[in-house]
Amino acid sequence: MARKKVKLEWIPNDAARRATFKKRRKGLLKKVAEISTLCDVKACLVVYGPCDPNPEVWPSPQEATRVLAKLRRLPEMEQNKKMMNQEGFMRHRIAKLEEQLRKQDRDNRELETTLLMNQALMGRSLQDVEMKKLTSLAWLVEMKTKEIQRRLDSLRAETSAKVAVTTKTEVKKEVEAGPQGKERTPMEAAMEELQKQEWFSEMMNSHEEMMSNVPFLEHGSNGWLDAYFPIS
Amino acid sequence: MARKKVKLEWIPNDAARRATFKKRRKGLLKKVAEISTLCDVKACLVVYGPCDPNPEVWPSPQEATRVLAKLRRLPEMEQNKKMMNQEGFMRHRIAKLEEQLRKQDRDNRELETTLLMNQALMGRSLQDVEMKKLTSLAWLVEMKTKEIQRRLDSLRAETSAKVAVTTKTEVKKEVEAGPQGKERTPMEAAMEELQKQEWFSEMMNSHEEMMSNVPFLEHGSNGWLDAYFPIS
DNA sequence: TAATCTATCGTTAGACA
DNA sequence: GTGTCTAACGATAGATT
Repeated sequence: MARKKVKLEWIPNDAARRATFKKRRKGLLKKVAEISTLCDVKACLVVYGPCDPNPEVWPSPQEATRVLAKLRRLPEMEQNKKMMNQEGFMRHRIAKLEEQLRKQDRDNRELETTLLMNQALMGRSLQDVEMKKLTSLAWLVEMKTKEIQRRLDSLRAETSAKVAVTTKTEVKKEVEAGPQGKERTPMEAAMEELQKQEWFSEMMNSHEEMMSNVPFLEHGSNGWLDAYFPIS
Repeated sequence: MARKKVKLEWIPNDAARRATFKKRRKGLLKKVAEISTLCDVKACLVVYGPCDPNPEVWPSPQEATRVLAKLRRLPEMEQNKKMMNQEGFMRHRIAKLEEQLRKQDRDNRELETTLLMNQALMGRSLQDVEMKKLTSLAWLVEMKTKEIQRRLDSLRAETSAKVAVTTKTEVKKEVEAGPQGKERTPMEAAMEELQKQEWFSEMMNSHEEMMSNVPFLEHGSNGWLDAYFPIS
C-alpha cells in the first residue's frame, strides 16, 4: 500500500477531509503544547471546525484571550475601534432576537386564535377552553366585527351614491341582509355563524357590563383591551 | 549518530532551546497553513518568542484578530471540550435575561400597585387611574383580604382554645370587631380603610358579575386572574 | 548565529474492523 | 460515524560547516 503523497490543496472528498482535519488538528494541538513546554514560550492556537461554530482552542479560552490581548496592543489600534464593543454587540444581538421572538409569539397567538375560531365554527365545544384564549378570541372577533362594519359602511355609502333613487330604508335593509351570493366572503360567513353562537354574545355582554360597572373608566376606552393585551 | 528521543520537558541548554524553538515554530506555521488549505477552515496561531516582544502570528495579525474576536464572545465558563454551541448559549442567555425581566416586571408592578394603594389610602382620587392598574390593585387587595381572613381564622381558633370558658358567640364578636389597639397592624388598618372605599366594592362586584356571566368558566376558578396575570 | 545535512522519530493517509 | 494498524511521509535533533 503505497501511501499517496498528499498535494497541498483542498480535499474534495468529504469524509477524507473531515478525517484529515481531526487528525491534523490533534497533531497541531500536541505540537503547540510541545513547543510551549520545550521552549517555555507563550502561544495559542485557534482552529474553527468546518461546521462547528465552536473552535478548538489552546491552551484555553482564557489563556488564548490573554495572549490575544497582547497581540491587539501591537498591531494597529484602528481596527479595534471599528469593531463594536463586545458587550454592545451582545446587547444588540439579544435585542434583535428578543424582537424576533416577540413578533413570532404575537403571530403564533393570532394563528392559534384564528384556529380556535375556525374550530368553534366547526362545532367545537368551548367549555374546556381557558379564559385567556377566550379573551383573545373575543378580541379577534371584535376586530373582525369592526372590519366588517367598516366594509358595510363603505358599501352603504357606495350604494346610496350609485342608486340615488333607492330610499335609505331600502338600502339599509339591503345592506343589513349582508352581501349576497358571491359577494359574501368566507370571513363574513364566519362572522355570521359566530354571532349566532350564544357564548359570543354573552362574552361580549359580560365585557360591556364590566366596563359599564366601572365608574371611573370613560366609556369607549380600550381599557379592557389594554388589560388583556398589555403592550409592555 | 543516534538521535536522542527528546523528552517532553524544558530544554536547559540555551542554544539548543533556541534552535529547537526556531525549527518547531517554522514547522508549526507550516502545519497550520496546511490544515487551513487542506480542510478549508479558519485558524490562527500566535507564538511569542522567548525574548522577542513581537510574536509570530499566522495567518496575519488582522486575520488573527478577526478569528480571535469570535472567541471572545464565548464566556469563560466553558471548558475546551464540553462547550455549548453558540446558538445554545445564546438561547440560554436570552432565556435567563427574559426570566430576569419577567421577575423584575412583576416586582415592579407589585411595588407600583402597593404605592397606588397607599396613595389611595392617603386620599388620592382614582378617577384618572387606568383600568389595568386598578385591576392589579383589586388583585392586591384581594390577596390582602384573604391574608387577613386567614389571620382572623387562626386567631379565632387560638382564642377559643385558650379561653374555653368564653362562649363561641362572644369570641366571634370579639374577633369580628378586629384586633384591638396595638394588635392592629398597619396592613389591617389599611384594609379597613380600603374596604370603606366605594370603588373597591364596585370593582369587586364587576369582577364577580363578569365571572358569573361567563357560562363556560366554573365558578371560583382563577380565570380572571390568569387573564390579567398570564404566566407565559 | 545560521544554514545544511541526514538518521531517526513522530505524524498521518489509507485501509480495515 | 469511531478506533486501530502500518508504512510512507514529513519534521527535526544533533552534527557539521
